[in-house]
Amino acid sequence: MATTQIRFSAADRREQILEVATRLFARQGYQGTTTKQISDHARVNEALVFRHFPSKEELYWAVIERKINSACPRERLRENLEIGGDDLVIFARLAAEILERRANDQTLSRLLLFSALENHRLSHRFFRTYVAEYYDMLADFIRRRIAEGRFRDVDPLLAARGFLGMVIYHSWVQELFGGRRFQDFNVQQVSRTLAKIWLQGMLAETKIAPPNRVTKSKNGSSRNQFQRVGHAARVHSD
Amino acid sequence: MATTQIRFSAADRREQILEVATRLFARQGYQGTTTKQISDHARVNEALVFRHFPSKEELYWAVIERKINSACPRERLRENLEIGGDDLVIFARLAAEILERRANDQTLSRLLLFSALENHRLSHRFFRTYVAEYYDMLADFIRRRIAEGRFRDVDPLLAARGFLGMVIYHSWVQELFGGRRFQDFNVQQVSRTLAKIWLQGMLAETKIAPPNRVTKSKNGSSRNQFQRVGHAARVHSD
DNA sequence: TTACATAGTAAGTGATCACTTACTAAGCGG
DNA sequence: CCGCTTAGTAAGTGATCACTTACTATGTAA
Repeated sequence: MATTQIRFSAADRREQILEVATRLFARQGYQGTTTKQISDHARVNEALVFRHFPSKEELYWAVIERKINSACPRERLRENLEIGGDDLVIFARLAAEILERRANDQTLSRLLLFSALENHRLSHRFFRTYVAEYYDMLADFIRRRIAEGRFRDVDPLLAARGFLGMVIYHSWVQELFGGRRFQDFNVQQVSRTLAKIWLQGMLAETKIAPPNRVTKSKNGSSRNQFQRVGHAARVHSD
Repeated sequence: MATTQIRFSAADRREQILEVATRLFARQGYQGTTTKQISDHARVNEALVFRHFPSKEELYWAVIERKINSACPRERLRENLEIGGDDLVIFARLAAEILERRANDQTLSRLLLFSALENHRLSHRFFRTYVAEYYDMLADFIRRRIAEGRFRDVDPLLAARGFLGMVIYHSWVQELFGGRRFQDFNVQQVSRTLAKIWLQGMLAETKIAPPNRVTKSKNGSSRNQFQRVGHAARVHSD
């Protein structure tokens, strides 16, 4: 009776619904989340959800749009690369940032994975704005190192994906399957170790290393194997 | 009606339903797949599905069980490690096998991902039998190499995850977001490149490099940024 | 206090969900 | 041919899905 009912402004309510929906979509996926669940968690009538968003799918899109805009990984990557320092420090810092961010907020990666799995069509834009440009940027950095002769001559995009694969896959395994089995992994230690492995693997073996030659005397057949893998690795533009 | 109606045996029908369900669950997830869809694709009445499987969830479990039993990655890994050869050959072959298997059959990885995302509880067993033991086996191999002094002294499980991360993440990006954009990545080249990066990153930098000789004796100066990491003196620290 | 725009709700809509009941029809040994 | 098991179906069940309609409650400007 005396419950002081608070009326949200439309903008506030919309934001609250978005927050709730983000949590639920990330946890259960699009198909696994009902609009009733969302309205219940937001403590409003289900109809109110449809006043703010014309359909469940539009709400889903708004959730994804909001996530994309809130965290801009490219800016962070750019800063990270521009701070500079030893390459090992750069890549370890990069890895640590990814691992920490994901440890603190699993919603983004879960949203991304769910959208990719559930609906190929919907996920493309998400991927493009969120992942592809990140790759391109890191690949550019690697390409410069290769041009300087400090990195071996491998496909920069593939190398970038290799590095991010180590890190992101690790965090995925942690959050998807991990539980307590792997919990004793320390972020700093993991990022340093992975960065070290990858970086040592990328370093040119000699100062004057001819790009396409690999000093590997044992087996002649493995010559020439590391030339660039298909130029083509352009990431976007359908 | 001259339609020669074929009556399946119970076992055959069960198997057919399992096949259809596997495809659909892998494509759309558990929540995204309806029992009506399954029965339609199997061209039977929906009730027949429930004659063979008591519930949708039981059917889902049977699908996963069947997938686990059909492909046993651990056996392949064991064979792969036992065939031997140069380490680079071993790891490149490992990577190639993973990439090829996934390119040919996305259902397993999609089932695994979906189950991990949709239902944490259900996925643990899937993960344990399918992924965890694979890790342990590869980690054991790496541990031996470390003991021999051929690999640097890093956490073997983390190193294993790093390698598989490169490879599996690559294939995930391919199949989840890639579409036709990345098709020009050649499996052989990708696997060799990634294996080479990882392996060079793992190799101990001692000059007494035994049987598997990837000697980089020419010039050590490009390694100065690594000084804290990989020297032979550090072999038994941790 | 009234007027009004709007935040919020109660109670639906038909469609579809997982699942069941009651039945028919095919095969097969005799 | 019969008798019996069993593959397969028609037609439901209540619950829940996304979404709507018609209404009430509330803050605010006059």
